[in-house]
Amino acid sequence: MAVPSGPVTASTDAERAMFDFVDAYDRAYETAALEHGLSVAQACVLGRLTRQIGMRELADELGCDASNITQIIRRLEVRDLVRRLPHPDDRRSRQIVRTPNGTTLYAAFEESFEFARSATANLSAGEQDQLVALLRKALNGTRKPNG
Amino acid sequence: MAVPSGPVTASTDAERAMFDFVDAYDRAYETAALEHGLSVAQACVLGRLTRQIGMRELADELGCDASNITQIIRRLEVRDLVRRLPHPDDRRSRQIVRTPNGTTLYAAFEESFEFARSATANLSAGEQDQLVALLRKALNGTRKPNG
DNA sequence: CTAGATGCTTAATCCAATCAAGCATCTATC
DNA sequence: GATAGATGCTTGATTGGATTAAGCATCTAG
Repeated sequence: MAVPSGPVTASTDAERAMFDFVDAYDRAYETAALEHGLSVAQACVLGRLTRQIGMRELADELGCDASNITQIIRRLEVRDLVRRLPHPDDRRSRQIVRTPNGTTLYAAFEESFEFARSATANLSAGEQDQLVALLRKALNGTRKPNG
Repeated sequence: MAVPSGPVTASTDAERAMFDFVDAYDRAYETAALEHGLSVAQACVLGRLTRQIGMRELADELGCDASNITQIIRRLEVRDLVRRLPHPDDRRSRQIVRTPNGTTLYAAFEESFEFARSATANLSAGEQDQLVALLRKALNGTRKPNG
């Protein structure tokens, strides 16, 4: 299990609650991924493939190097979860798509990752709206490392 | 940069807001760690060392294998950020402590990791209380992978 | 036609995580 | 006491993620 990313000594209740929530979210995600033989990175990449997309584009969206994507996609391809199609117009480029296997597996993963669903279900409609507003307001003005 | 752990296609506003928040939090943490030459795991471990603590205890708290801690601590020790003291009563055991260097560096890291502080500062006292209550309520009943 | 940009891959390196073994030490029991 | 098993930690091996530098093929602007 990955190590939790957050301070242990939060100075306020709010910081503590944020950390606890983030930690629970991350752990739930990792657990769900492992249940389906996926790493966190693999699950995340698989989840992005709702449409054909190039390697470069994928790397930009995920904020990491293209060579990183290369190896993640290779591992997914070996398991027949994705396929790399030639780009119709640009022979340098590949279009990545999920295979039916990949789509099925990802659906199963999402079913396992019930964290956000459960968390949402614990709140009334009004509370959900409140939470959304508060989270967005809290985010406002925080530094965004990569766009 | 690590890949974001979360679904891209969130089915509700609330899920989307949760993911955005978690993603921003994780990225801010990683960025702050990198600014001080620390990995996420290293920053996290360093943050736990507010008291003397054994390797076993550390591994349990972080929910990972003891051998994982061994190597993380070794890298921190090489940089004189932590020290491994013999346990007074049990010669198998080590007590890990931060060196003054480690304490200084971690303080600087925490200063850089302003995400939770800024996010909190964006909210009034009343809103903070609301957020804490909502986050805790949302967490209630979600599966807890490791206690 | 060519210089440079672009899309991707490969190889090398570092770190994190996990597993299986192993050593030293401790503890409970005989 | 002796010893069997538990405990604390380390080591080595393996897997995977992330980054960097280098390289190839292709595209595009001039």
